[in-house]
Amino acid sequence: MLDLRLIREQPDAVERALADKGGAALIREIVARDGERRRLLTEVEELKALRNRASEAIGQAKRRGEDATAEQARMREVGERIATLDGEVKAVDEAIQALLVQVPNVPHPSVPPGKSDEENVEVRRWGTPRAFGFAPKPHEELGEALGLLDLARAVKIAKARFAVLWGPGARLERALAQFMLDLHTREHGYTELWVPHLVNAETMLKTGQLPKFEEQLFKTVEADESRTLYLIPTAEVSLSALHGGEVLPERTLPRRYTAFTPCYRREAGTYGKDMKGIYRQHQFDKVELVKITTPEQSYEELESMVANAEEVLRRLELPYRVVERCTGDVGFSAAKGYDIEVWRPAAGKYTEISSCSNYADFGGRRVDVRYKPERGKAEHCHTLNGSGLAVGRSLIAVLENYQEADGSVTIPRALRPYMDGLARLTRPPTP
RNA sequence: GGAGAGGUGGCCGAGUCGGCCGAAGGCAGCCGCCUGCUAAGCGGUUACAGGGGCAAAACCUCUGUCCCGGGUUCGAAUCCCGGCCUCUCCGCCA
Repeated sequence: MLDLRLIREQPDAVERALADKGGAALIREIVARDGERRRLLTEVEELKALRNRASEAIGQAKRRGEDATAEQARMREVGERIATLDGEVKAVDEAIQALLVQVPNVPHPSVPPGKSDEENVEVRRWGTPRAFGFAPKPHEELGEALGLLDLARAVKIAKARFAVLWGPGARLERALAQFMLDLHTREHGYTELWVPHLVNAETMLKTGQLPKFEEQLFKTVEADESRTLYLIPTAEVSLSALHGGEVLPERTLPRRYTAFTPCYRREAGTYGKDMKGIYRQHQFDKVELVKITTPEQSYEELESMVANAEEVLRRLELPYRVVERCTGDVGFSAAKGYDIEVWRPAAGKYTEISSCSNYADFGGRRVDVRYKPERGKAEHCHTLNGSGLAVGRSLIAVLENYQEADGSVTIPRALRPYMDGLARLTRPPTP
């Protein structure tokens, strides 16, 4: 969430910045509520000061053996007034909080203006889409023909939007994940973490998943509802909540974390969309990247994070492009963000395979992660996250870009060490 | 699942017939002095958040915070109720 002080001191600037993103309408009300809160605080705190002084005096009088019943009665009334005002302060606090969590992050000045994803800006392209001497097939056809992908049985044991991978298909999924983790930990300076896949409601609140995206989350059913656990929709949830409430020494920043986890999403409201293949699934694997930085570091760390994700595609020799999101399309929590889109020959277009964002202090404030400079007061960290990459979508890209005329698929060179040297996936012999 | 113990400042740890406790003492850190050498001594100092004063910083002042929430009271770290968490033992278990 945004800093209440920023809204209080520069409401007009915040409103302007949110023009494309939405949420500007909330600013005026927050300012009004904030004024109300401070009036109440002044009043109640003066009464508390009065009560504290009087109680002190009553104590002394009693020790001297004097009667203080009159003063006690007077303070009882003051106490009642305080209780009333405390209740009002609490109510206003909650109202402000409820408004504040609805306000999106302010885009960085460098973000290109625009209303929707149509105005996103292509930043660069890498690689040249291969010229096929035949009509390239979509991954689901290739996968099923090669006996790697079994959607029918996944539907039988679960439901639509689930998949079963067989033999070399399952191995390829694991190879991709391990290749990515090795790259990020060995060459890009990330520390690998293994984290809970089920987290509590507080974690979901602090990472902005609740209440807004409740309908997108799978959750457990508990006799005591307050103990409900939620399946993570991304490892970002676990990784970014990790240091909640902590103050990190500045010299330990930036922190660079990566984790491989499954991700679970209900995909409510996407009926009929991307139903073919495994592009949009209820369960998919992802190697996530998260950084915690100082405010000075965060924008260059965003650039390097994007480069880290790109490097996966370069080593896999998959053509891609990088797109910067415009002010109207940059995520709710993000100050700036890029999407990486990989080439899909069958579809003849680039589709999203990674998204990297700088949440700036917005995320650090929400989960309450701060850092302590050598000199000076603790401040909220900047947090960043990105996919490095979505594994299932990487599998799609490999199958589609590396397919041959006979329906076989070449294994990218970078993955062969993870596939026991296997160079090619071929049609299994007919039984 | 059963039984018991406990949650106090960066750490350890006092504090339970309610007030003089934001909290003794120790450790650690910082500043200074002294001394002199593989370290000690002396003095001072060191929490966080919010409000007000101030253009702002410094600073001053007020409020809150001794796991969380509620209650009793003029007043609660201290009493009462509820919750959360941690630890130990038993049972079960990959």
